[in-house]
Amino acid sequence: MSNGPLIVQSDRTVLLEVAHPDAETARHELAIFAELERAPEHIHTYRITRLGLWNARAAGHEADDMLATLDRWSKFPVPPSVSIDIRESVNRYGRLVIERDDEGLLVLRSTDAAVLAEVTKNKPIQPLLIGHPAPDAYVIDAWARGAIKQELLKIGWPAEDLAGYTPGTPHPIDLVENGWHLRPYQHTAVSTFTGGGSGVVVLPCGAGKTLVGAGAMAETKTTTLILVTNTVSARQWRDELLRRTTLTEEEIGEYSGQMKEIKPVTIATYQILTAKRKGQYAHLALLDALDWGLIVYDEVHLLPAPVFKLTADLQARRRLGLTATLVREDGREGDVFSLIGPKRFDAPWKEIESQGFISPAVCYEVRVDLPEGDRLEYAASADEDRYRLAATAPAKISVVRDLVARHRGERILVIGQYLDQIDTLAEALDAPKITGQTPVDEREQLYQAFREGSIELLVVSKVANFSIDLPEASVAIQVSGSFGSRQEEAQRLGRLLRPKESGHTASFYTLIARDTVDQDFAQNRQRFLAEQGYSYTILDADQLAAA
DNA sequence: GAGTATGTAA
DNA sequence: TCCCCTACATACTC
Repeated sequence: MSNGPLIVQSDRTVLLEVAHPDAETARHELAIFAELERAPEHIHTYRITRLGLWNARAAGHEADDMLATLDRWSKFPVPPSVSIDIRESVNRYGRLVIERDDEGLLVLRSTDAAVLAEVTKNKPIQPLLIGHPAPDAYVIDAWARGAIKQELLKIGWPAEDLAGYTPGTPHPIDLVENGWHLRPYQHTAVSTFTGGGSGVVVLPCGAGKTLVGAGAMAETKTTTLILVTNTVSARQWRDELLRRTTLTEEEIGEYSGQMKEIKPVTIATYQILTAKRKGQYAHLALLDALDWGLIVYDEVHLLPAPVFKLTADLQARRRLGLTATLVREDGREGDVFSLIGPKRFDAPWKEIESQGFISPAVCYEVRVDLPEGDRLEYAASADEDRYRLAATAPAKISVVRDLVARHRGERILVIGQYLDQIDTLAEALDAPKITGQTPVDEREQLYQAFREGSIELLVVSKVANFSIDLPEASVAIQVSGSFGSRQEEAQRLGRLLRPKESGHTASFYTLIARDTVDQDFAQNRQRFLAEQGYSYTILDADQLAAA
């Protein structure tokens, strides 16, 4: 404790001085248990939340480690109230345990009689308990394993679930490591997951989440249901599994709108699980179609709310969540924690980057002025028109032109959200464009040409968010985004983070109209990136033109 | 059936 | 606040 980069405040927020020489090291240690809340230029704000502490605890970090981090990097003494609070919160995890008794019944057990008395008195929890065979144990209704974990988390006493899992139907699966191997961090992720049985692995885009899934499958060797966000991702999983494991085409099925195959390894979309007919979930049978021993949730931060409900009933099956971020826009992180499982592994992006597995990226925010006439119109506009006016500021076109010129020779993506803006840009830059209206085969052709390099500049709409990988892109220019969704930001940056042969540093530009809602939304977006250790540099459009 | 067009949900 | 995109279901054509 002396002149460190952190200030720990008694309201459980932690300020990080970005320019401090130890800032990056401190940030990595802090990010284990604190969440980034605001990331303006000089001082970043982290918040220590219970959920963050419990996730850290479940990943094997002790309260002493966390307190040591704060003490080591703090400029002033850590307020005693915060230290005490952290210790108490961390120690709340694991005080309650869900396990099987000798007869195979599901029981809630605690050596702490007071805690047990408190939680079992709770209104929503009481009806889930159907017996009290011993002073330290209550029998839980067999179907309520998920529900009780949700309720316990809500009242601040998360239970550690040690009740085990159904083995599922065994199925031989092995990795085929010919000429490649799981990377060390992937190995660690797989083994911590299989040790814990259920939980979430957090890895940045491009760090090989699919291989962690494949590794987990090769460890558990059982029939597996893989849930993904869209059909493109389903195909990618399928191809990757065929390439990296002993699984053959006959053993991998796709269960989607187009195909309804059920095989020992089945890949399904979230959408099909949530599809309803006559008010009933139409494809629930999929969840019991085979005796799944493992369920993989790809992009668990995008899990639709109804799937949580279904997952509450699947607590006896092993669950692996994969994601680049645990942050959800809807605040259901707690459901991920109690229903999928706690975080088992988390690799900071910067660390993987420094090991050379994904290429480094630099982020810039470029501020442009609205023209005088538009400023008046902006001021007079209703809120709903303002965003569009700011996002489509004409000055952005010349900035894009400058940036494109500056990165000549690299593969460049220009990303926008409004179709007419995309039309204008494509025309101004004389570049091909891809929108939702572009027919699928034309899209494929353009993507292919971009990958091969015969096209170096592509203007795209939101299609690019969820569709195919464009690993060759090393520059992205975001002209307009939507309402500051961090997910979207992550997706877009993820496009640039694949390891590249060229060794180019990837650049990510966000164009912002000064003094508008545009700027407010942008701040929200930055947050996510700063959390992963990226710095945002703010540039002025005029400076840029001069440089 | 396979392929296409249209509507709906999130 | 709306815009954009995707996936699914259904109805229709050949």
